[in-house]
Amino acid sequence: MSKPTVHDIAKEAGVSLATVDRVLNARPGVREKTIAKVNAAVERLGYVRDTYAANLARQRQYRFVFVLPEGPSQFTETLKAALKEAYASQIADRVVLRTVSVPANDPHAIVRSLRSLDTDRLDGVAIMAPETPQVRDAIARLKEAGLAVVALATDLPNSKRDYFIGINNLSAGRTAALLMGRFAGGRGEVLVVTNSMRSRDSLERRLGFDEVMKSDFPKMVVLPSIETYDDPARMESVIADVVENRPGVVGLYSMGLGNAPLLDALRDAGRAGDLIVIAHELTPKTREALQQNELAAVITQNVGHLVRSALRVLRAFCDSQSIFEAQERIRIEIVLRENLY
Amino acid sequence: MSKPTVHDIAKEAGVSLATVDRVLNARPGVREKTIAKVNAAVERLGYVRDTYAANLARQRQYRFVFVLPEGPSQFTETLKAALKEAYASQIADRVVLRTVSVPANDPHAIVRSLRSLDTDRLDGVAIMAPETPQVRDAIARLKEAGLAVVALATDLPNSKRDYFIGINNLSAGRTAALLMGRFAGGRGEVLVVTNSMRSRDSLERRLGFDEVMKSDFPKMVVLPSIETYDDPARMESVIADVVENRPGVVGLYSMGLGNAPLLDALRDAGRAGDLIVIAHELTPKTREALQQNELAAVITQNVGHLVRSALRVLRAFCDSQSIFEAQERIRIEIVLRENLY
DNA sequence: CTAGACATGAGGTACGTTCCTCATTTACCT
DNA sequence: AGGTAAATGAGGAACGTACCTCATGTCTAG
Repeated sequence: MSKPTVHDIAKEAGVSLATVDRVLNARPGVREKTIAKVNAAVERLGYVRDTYAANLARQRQYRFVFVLPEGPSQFTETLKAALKEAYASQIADRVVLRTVSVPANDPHAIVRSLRSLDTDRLDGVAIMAPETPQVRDAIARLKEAGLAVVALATDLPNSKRDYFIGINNLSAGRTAALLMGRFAGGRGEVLVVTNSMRSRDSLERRLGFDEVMKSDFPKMVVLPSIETYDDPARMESVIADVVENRPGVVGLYSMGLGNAPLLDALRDAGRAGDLIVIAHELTPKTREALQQNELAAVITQNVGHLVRSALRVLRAFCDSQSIFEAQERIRIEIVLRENLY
Repeated sequence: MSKPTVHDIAKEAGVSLATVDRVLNARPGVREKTIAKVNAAVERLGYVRDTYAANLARQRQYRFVFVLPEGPSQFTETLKAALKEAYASQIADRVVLRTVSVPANDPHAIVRSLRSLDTDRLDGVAIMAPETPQVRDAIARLKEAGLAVVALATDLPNSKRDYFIGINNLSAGRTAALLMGRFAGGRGEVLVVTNSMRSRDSLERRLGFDEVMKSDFPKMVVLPSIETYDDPARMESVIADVVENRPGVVGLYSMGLGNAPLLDALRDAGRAGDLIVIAHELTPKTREALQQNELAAVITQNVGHLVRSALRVLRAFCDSQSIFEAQERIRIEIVLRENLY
């Protein structure tokens, strides 16, 4: 009653083990008719290849590199932790992992890093970096060398990357708007802050945010995006301005990084818990702010999923297997005080 | 540079393969000193046992049964689909699965089913059933037979089950209340419907809902739970009553099954999209209702996770390994029109 | 000093699959 | 019919681990 093996298939199809092997691994030199016989037997017995035994025999190794932005961003930290965790578990079966840190905002350094990868000793690369022409070229080079390449968390849509692992930022922005509109009762002004509108992520989130605001909450006013350039002082002054000169502002949408200074500034201004604040990425900081009612909602993606999905997808591309889209779709998670896990 | 094997350990420790094997598998007949030598070598080389090769050699099989409520509930259907999918993928490595359907509301039938399981040919059971003394006894019997037992989706806290895989329904109710309160702007009456308050899930959700309503939205009025006993006609009359006699009702919280008749009734009464309706479980029906703005939010759990987690946990208990709690915690997901995946 | 218990070594087979070689059969072309 | 290429069969080694047997080495108690 146990699982059928290749031997069972051979018997069932009335052919030899060698032929079954040839068919299963799409090796040449088998007649159509024989292929059909074997496939019929596979079908009849419900044979499923034991991938682990197969990889064992094949001595398969997947050598992957994760190229991540350096610097002590909380998102990157959790990502690295998730990577370490996945590596320790059976998910990273036969995977040899390495991470490379690159300065987030230096395209040349990123490209230098990508170029320095030894493509002969590598099977796949996961990249989290802003898209520039140079990065696109570097990715094209990796693809030419036959590597699997996925974009991680932030997409590189115009590059030759095989796949994007991350959330749809347009939808994320739309989700934020829907929450904001409903929480605010469809009235009032909303301030949008980000560290930089030059990032594709921020642009897309803003676009989605505006779409839903316009269609679902036409009475609300969305103010122009304010960029803080990772500068706490600037954040402080933005908040101060809102508190003093903008009594109509009911909500605040933080599209990018820099939630810590935002929350600090709000607390200093005595407006924490007063404005409806929606931010991205669940971190220790935002988690605490949710608990304190200083954040109304956090929109996030599960970093563990992100990493596991990247590993699965890279593997699938290495084996030129198809991927199960539904499983790899990273969900846009809404976190409130009560479902903080 | 590749991963060290048992052979490497043997060489490094200066002992034979047999001794390494004895140490790694905690077999008797090895001196403390030798054990220490081997462990030191393991440490030094960073050896990690290849569990797949090990399971292959060991001919390990995990024979699990999923006991699920019968009947064409959409939740059960998606659960079965997820099971089938997990079975086809590598997640169910060396797992032999069977599902058993039992009448959801017949404790005797459930117990009969559990008693008829051949405990000699079984390693673990996942059960989704309401808790009764008889069910508790049946579970105790399974545990005595040495099986791993997990409660699935609905907990059996007073039984001897090893683990519960599912969401915390108190938190789910609290989350619903927070959403409801914020969407409604903290004012108005809320109707709570469920098919039956006899289920623990409904009770807990209601409890959580009331807690947050009282603490965070004291001006809102939560009406007594209405039970519809899976009766569409009764649902119809409840909705009709609200529409005609309860102008103060702004929101509706559907705690249990039966979303389809609820939505139909609302549509018939011309109130779809008018009331703030929050329901549980993402199904094709609720998905469509979200898109149509007939549902404000759906609180759900990812059934794929549920199944995969159950498999992992059952396996861990069979091998008396520890489980990684964080990975097994099933998240309370909030789904709006815009993050419908 | 030696019997007996205990500790260790050596070597084999197996798991399901891949991949290799070499021999044999089959089909097709002239 | 013969020649040739293509298709198939038979068998074995290997991957990393488990588990078995049998032989040998070492220690300790009497």
